[in-house]
Amino acid sequence: MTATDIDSTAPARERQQVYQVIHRIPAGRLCSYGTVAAMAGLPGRARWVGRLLGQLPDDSLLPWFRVINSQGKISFPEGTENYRRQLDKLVEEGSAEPSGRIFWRRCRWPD
DNA sequence: CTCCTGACTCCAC
DNA sequence: TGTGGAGCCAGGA
Repeated sequence: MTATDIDSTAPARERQQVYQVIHRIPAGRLCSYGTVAAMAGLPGRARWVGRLLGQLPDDSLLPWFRVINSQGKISFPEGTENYRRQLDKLVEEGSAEPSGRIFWRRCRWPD
């Protein structure tokens, strides 16, 4: 293992930590980017988590849609494809209404 | 409730 | 090597 290898393996480990946390979010519950980052042992790196989720494959089994911003809103511009996909999922689980209203306070995780 | 600001990190040019 | 934008956050008006 050379010094340059460390640079590529360390972030990979941090990614797994983040995936692990998101995988732990129960159905019908919600979590913020900042909280996910903190629980993964990466405080202050909420934006990095957001960037990470943006790179997830379309067929990922990870419940990425249960992650929203700290204001209880979907971070995509309203009307975009991603916004729709995420909202539909949340509606399916009963944590949001088709109108776009999200039950952030009620579904927040962990309590 | 909404809009604005300052602070912080990561990545693509 | 420097700079600016991004799926953020907290606080205040």
